[in-house]
Amino acid sequence: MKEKIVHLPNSELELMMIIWEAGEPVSRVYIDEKLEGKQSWSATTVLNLLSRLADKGFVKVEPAPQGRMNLYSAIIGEKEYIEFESKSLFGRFCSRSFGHLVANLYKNNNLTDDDIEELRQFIENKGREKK
Amino acid sequence: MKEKIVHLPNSELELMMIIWEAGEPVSRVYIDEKLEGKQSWSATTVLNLLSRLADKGFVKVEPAPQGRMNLYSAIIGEKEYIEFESKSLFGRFCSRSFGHLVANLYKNNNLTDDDIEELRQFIENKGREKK
DNA sequence: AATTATATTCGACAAATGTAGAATATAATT
DNA sequence: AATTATATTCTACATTTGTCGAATATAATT
Repeated sequence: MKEKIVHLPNSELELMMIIWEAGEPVSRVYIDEKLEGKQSWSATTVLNLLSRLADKGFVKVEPAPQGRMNLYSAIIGEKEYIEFESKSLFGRFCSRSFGHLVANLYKNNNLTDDDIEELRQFIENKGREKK
Repeated sequence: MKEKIVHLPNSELELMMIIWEAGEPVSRVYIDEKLEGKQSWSATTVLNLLSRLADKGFVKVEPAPQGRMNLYSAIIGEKEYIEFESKSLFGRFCSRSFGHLVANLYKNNNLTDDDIEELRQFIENKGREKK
């Protein structure tokens, strides 16, 4: 039975973002490194969050080929998750405040030139498709 | 002392969206109406969420001129809140998945033509300002 | 084969969130 | 002035979230 996607609390989303970005199975240590400067969680905390993510069907856990550690990889993709979230309250909020949101993301330098370019293209198509 | 903006849980954000949209002091009944079809909370639940929002400094509570009910209005604006959130994990998530996000919001018809137009303008300026 | 290290799992717990019934206060009505 | 109706506040409680220390298991090392 296919996993039903559920909303993730912040802590878990933070880990998923790292795992999605990695694009390949990663270890807990790898995650710890990526977390540096953002969160200072104990190893146990990270492991527990990972475990909750596994329960929710977001990540696959498998023992690393050597050593005694596990590797974690995404089962539910970022795209699927955004799709799900964009239909939720989160989506309504983003839409309602879309202008502000984009302006702020830009101001904070969160958007890359590629993002902007992608957006430009999207808008162009949008205009064209309009009859 | 100015209120420190904090992250709002979904339930409270849902109410704030209604209050922001109203743009003027509204009653609990008004909120109940706007909630129809989305949430079926008891009057008490809504009142309690409102109360938590007041504690967090998001809404002002004042007795209505007549009758025995209160009116609730926003103290912290939508813009301020988005600004705050865009710097948080939420912002990083939106950025990371910006393309997908926009595409999905559009697909779900969450974005109005005005939003798109606003976006177009933003992008144009963006281009111009780039040296 | 023992011993040691250490990654992972368990069990816990406080705080936050979702939700509502009971109690209270007070505007309306008699 | 009593009585009634009902909006709001209190109290409560089950879940979920944020965080770990202790216990466990097992790869490494002796």
